[in-house]
Amino acid sequence: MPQQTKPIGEVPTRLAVSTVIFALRPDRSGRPVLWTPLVRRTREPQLGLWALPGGWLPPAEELEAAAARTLRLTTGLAPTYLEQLYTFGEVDRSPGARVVSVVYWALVQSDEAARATAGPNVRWVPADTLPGLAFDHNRIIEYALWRLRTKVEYSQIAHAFLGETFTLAELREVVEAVLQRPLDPANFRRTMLASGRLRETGERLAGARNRPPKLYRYDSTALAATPEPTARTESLRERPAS
Amino acid sequence: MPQQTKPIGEVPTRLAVSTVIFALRPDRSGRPVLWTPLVRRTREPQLGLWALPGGWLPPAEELEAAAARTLRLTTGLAPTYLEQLYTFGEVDRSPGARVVSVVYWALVQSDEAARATAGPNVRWVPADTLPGLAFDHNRIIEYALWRLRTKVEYSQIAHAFLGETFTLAELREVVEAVLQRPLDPANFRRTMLASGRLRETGERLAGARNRPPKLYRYDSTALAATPEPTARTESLRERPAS
DNA sequence: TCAAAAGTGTTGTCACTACACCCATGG
DNA sequence: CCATGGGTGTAGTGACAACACTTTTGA
Repeated sequence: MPQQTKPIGEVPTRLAVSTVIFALRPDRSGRPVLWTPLVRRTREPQLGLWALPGGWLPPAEELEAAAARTLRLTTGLAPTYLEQLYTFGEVDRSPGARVVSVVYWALVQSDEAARATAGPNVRWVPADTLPGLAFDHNRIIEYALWRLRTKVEYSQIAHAFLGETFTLAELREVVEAVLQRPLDPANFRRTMLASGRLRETGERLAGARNRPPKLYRYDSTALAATPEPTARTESLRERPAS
Repeated sequence: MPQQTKPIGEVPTRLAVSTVIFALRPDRSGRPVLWTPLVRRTREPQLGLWALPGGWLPPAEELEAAAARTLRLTTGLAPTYLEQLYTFGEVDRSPGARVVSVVYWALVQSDEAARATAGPNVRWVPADTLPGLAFDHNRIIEYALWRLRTKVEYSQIAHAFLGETFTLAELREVVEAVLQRPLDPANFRRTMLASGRLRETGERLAGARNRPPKLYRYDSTALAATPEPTARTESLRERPAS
């Protein structure tokens, strides 16, 4: 907020919004792993390198809306989870200009991600084996990955990778893919149910040659211990992807 | 990062850095409570209202350095803890212009805060009973308070309010003041020592009419479980305040 | 009837709480 | 010698890990 006023220089600091997007996709062995979409830079600096989707902040657009828009432009998807990650502003992070980037991170549904747009300038890569990216974007994605993994441990965000309803095995498979470690099905079940945020739909998922598991739905209205003040409680799901 | 390029409008978005500063000061009953310094706005908009210390981001200054500088300008102090809080950028948060504020939060030593500069345009207020502030600064301080309180529960930051060495009773008094709830001295002692981040100095604090307690020093080099990737491990203490 | 996964029971460990109790010092 | 905090011992509780076990389905 304006406390001391300085004239804006000829080369002002510019403000960008970027988004780290995560989805689960099966690797060659069929097990789901984290993937993230990148865009190819079509102008200097760093022309031709792969980078995070993003762009300059339009003066009349909210930060989160800008993040959701670039996400939609690059993937054709609407996020099921979207949260501010961090603001990166090192003086020398972009050659030639001072760029401050407000970075968001997002989760999108895995089945939607499968039919996401891809083209010569959009490429999905495994989040754990990144190529060399433009600017400081490797570091940013690594930080977002760390945040996703720590948050999955204490929070209920794994459901954002799934559809409206899901079985506990599906949910566990998601968490295992994010944490890269197997979990005890019995204990996972109890921990999830004890959280009070899952509601039975009354349905079961038949068809497999085993006992049909119950289908659950995530209940965002259930009492949270202490939600973060910056978190929205409304679902992002209902937004039209238009 | 430049992905799509838009011409900078006549009224560009401006980037500010603000800092929420916390120190412990005794209230009238002598018990320490959280205080935060505010500055009076000397120009429109919101002229005359109290606001967070901050200012426009100089093009050649790091975000964190800008936060430390405004902190030094308003309090004359160097922070013992400084961390990015959040970036607030709602389109309508500042009347007349689009202002995006990267907000930091800081802790300063309580005894230094006692002799901090204050004047007609700088005022310290109890952090829990704020007056009506300019812009969205009430909300920002409340979020910083929430972050301080949650972080004190799982992290070792309380020592940042104290000097180089301290007793466990002093440290506990700090945590009690932040959390606004008494703690069991025996359990607090064990939890702190089990963290592995306190080192005995070998000294004791004599003079009181009780058994002299040991003095401890915070050890930032001790193995942390998993430090946040954005956190610096070096101490902020050593920096000259000049 | 069998493979496979759903779902339940049981035990051990560990962190944390509550609180009784002993220790060392200055007055 | 006693008030005052420093510091230790110990039992209870609740969350979680490990793993044996029963249940229910499709083939």
